[in-house]
Amino acid sequence: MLASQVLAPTLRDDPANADVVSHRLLLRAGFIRQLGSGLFTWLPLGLRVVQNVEAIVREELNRTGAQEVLMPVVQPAEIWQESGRWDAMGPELLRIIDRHARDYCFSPTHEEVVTDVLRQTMESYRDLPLSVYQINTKFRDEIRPRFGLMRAREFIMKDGYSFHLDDESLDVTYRAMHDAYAAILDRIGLRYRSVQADSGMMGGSDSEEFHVLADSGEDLIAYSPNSGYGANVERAEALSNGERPAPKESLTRVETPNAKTIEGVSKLLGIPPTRCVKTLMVHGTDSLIALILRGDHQLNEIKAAHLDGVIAPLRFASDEEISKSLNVDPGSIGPVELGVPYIVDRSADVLSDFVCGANENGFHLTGVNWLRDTPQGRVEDLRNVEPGDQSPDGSGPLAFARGIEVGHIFKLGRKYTESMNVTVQMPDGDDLYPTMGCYGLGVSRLVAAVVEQCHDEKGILWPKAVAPAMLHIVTINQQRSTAVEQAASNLYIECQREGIEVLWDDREERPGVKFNDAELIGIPYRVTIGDRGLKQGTFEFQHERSESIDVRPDDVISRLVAS
RNA sequence: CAGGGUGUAGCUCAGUCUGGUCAGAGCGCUUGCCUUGGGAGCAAGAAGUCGGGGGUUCAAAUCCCUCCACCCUGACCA
Repeated sequence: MLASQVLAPTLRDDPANADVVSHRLLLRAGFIRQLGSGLFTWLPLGLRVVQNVEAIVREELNRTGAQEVLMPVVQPAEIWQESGRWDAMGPELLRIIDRHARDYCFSPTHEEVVTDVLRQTMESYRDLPLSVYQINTKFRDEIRPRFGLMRAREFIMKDGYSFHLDDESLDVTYRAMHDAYAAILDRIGLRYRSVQADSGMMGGSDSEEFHVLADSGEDLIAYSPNSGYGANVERAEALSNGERPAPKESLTRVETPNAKTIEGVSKLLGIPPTRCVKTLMVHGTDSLIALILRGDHQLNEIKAAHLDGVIAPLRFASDEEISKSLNVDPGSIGPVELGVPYIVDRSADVLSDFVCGANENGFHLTGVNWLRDTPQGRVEDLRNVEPGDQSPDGSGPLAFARGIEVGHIFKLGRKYTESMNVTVQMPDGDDLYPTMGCYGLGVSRLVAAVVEQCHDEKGILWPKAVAPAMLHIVTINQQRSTAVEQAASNLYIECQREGIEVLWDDREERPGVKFNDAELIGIPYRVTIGDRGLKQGTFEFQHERSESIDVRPDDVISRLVAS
């Protein structure tokens, strides 16, 4: 590539409206341009990175025995109605109407289509297991696209689907996908963790997410440094903190005027929040339900929404609803003689002599004890894990990190094969609904994640595996020195012969401009060719941001090949 | 969708409160000269329906109404 010809418009200033590192640097370095909210054009350098990532993904996926296919992105409503997701997906599904007034959507994911293909082609148990994947554009009408490529509406995704006769077979492919994802991220050279996850709208049982570690990540993950345990905090199991001590205090009603928060109550009574209990009111299937947590703990809304009797997604009761059904205002609620069912978090359950609302405005109770003063209630895991918590696998305290979710693998079960009536005939003549797995990997998000993890204050530092080129040739005064021009041209041709991708900055720019752009763009190796070095018969050779060394022109290729 | 912010030249922004030499700057771009190892200098130049529409006024980038777009905080997810 010649810099004078390639469309790589670098920007001197940081673009407005791009706070996130990857968004800012990809824009500045001329890799992408933005069309609208969550809509991006990949310019030549950016597209190369995308294609490099795709090549690695293909290799590792093919290695698992998965077969590449390509499915339509515009899909008729019928198959979505069949699976039930035409309604279930809600406004995230971008719906379109064709000239005959027929309903279509721009696909956010391809379970329906792949299932439809399978039912047309699959007849016998002999056809299974089958694993297919594609790399394709997805569209999700996100409530709020943000962070540039990290949460775009239109994005590139590798999505794979597998079909099996039984759970053991699904297990084999699921593990293979897990290993393939790990291999992909290893090859790119990223720091990442795979963690247990909530399966969200996909349904199904097991699911694991792959997170690229970065402070800008949207997700918080908890992991044990001493074992393989890791989980999204949405999902990480919170243990109770120890055993419940025996009651010592007697139940006392105290006046707490104007103390409506845990902080206010604990300050007023001189009791730490860890000895208080908070009572949150949510909608249940039959009535309001109280969720009871230790004062300093955070409710995990996803865990709560999964509980029987609780409406999903979680809906908090309004102040009016609370006052109406409990005859007490929020801020003075507690489990003692509450009048509606309550669910107690494990860590609240092991408290004794605690403080809670008295269900009377302006009053709290101290010295409250389960069983003695109020029924123990149903005990569940309701809270977020936090620093200091023990890993649920008993391997010691949890550590926390922020992550960018780039991949998610699911065991789906028979949800789609049953709803869309896909069967194969078994040896005994009976029909069987295959079980299914699905495996997503966000290719364009992965590119952003690479930048989030691989950059410094000057620009991007592409890992070799995905860099838009291996070598950046920077010529000094090329337009006035035929020696420089000739030396660069020779190296450029030699690289092409060796199959080394190279970007030659042949523009008529001053050296400072070229150096700054080179650092922004972040190609791993840089060779600077100027008359100064040429007098000694050397080029300057530089890896990433390291000090440059003088090398003989003949050595450049061998160094690159060796790297 | 709720809350907050922004919209003026290709890019980054000033000007808006207090209406009237306010159509501006820097960078970039074009031409010429000069310079050539870390975003040079000089000179000349091109470039904007001031997000759109409506209104108030003798007069609107500036005040009012309305719509739109983009960004940030929350629910969603690869």
